[in-house]
Amino acid sequence: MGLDNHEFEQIEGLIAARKRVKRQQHLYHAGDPFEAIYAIRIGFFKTDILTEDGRDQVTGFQMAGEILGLDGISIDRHVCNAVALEDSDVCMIPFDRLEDLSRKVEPLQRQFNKFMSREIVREQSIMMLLGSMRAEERLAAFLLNLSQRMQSRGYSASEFNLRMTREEIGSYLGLKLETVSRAFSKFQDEGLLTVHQKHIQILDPDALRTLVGRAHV
Amino acid sequence: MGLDNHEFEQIEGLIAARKRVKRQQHLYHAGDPFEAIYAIRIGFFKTDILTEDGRDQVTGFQMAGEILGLDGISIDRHVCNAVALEDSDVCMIPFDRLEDLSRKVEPLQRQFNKFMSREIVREQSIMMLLGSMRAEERLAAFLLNLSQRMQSRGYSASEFNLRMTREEIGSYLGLKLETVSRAFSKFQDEGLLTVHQKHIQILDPDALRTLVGRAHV
DNA sequence: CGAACGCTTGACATTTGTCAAACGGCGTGG
DNA sequence: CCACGCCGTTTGACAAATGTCAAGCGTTCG
Repeated sequence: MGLDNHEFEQIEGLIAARKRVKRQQHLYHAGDPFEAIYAIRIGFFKTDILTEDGRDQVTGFQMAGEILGLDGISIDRHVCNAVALEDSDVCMIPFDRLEDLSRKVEPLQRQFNKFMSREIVREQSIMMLLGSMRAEERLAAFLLNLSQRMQSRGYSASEFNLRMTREEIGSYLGLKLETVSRAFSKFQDEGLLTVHQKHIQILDPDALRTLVGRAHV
Repeated sequence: MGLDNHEFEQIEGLIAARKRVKRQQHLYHAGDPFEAIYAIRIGFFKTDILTEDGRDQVTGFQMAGEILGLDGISIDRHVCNAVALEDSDVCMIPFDRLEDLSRKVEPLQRQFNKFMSREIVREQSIMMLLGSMRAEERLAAFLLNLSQRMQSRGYSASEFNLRMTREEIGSYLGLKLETVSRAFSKFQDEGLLTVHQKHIQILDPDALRTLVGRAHV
């Protein structure tokens, strides 16, 4: 990334603080003062928002290598809750120090801006999913996305364990848990995948891709 | 904002380039190389994404004082189309110069980071809307949001003209234009507002707020 | 002045949600 | 170690919400 040794050491220092979060524990709560963003070293998280009127929605799932907390910058408070779905391990990156350092180290600044923008784009694709796909298309898109992220981290793209419940998947996809369950069963009946509880094996990824891509034709 | 004169002049210089965009013209297209972000001086825009398979979705509406183009940073190309819904006037802000300057001027860096984060939060609230609200609740939320933004720009909060069609509203809200139209008619029947084509007069904002807040109780 | 476009409304189809029942795996405590 | 109970899941029957298709109307703009 075009860093000299000194710059590299500074960034190393930045990410030194580590933190363990056990399954079902919160990394932060909505409303907490925003002080740091977090890079996931090991584990799996969900972020969700719970409104006063009882509306509750999962806004994302994050796995090792991904960043948590970028939404907090806007108002100096965390906007959502971050909950570990399995025992996890994160690097805490104090935000004021990150801002300072990114004024000095241009590649860091660029990288950070790209991270923020990527988050905006990611959310746009979810808006697309929620706004224009039907239940099975949503689930297919969700599975393909998960599969691709697993693969890019060196895991199998075709076989993995879900860390979240049907209800959490449904909340994320704007569906009820029964609808998610039915879609899984339908995919299995059609031979696109096998499901045993949380264990998923994708048998026909192309069929899933067709579902997502060819919708509404 | 704690700027000295020299800093202020530099920022002035940054936003000197102006550009007019006529109604229905594109400010940029998806796929265009990303070079600048845009601050809207006068006018009204929509952003949308059109996928190969014909899926089409409005991802946002932007009015004077708001920023366009933050999604392009991620991959150095614009991800969506930006189209003027009325004759408009924007400030072009070359992004590499903005990055340079924000390394020197801390308040600018902070402000820019907040803008990015605010965009992330804005999109989260749309995910919330698309994922957990019903048609009338979505339209109510949309109108209240528009109303509030009009007001914060010095216009009437209760009476304004929509710049977009029912179809564009529907696309944004994940609904068909007929559903949007029916929801407008229902609101009018119930005395919450009056509609004449694009002209909206909100009569009972509290009732709209109740719709949004109390849903699913 | 007319044609195109956007909007409204109706009748009906489809999708998804709701409610209910039952199953199965997993963990806990006897 | 086994039994029980809980939680998450699956499935069915039915209800509600939204989409689809079609017709007709009003505006607006060329």
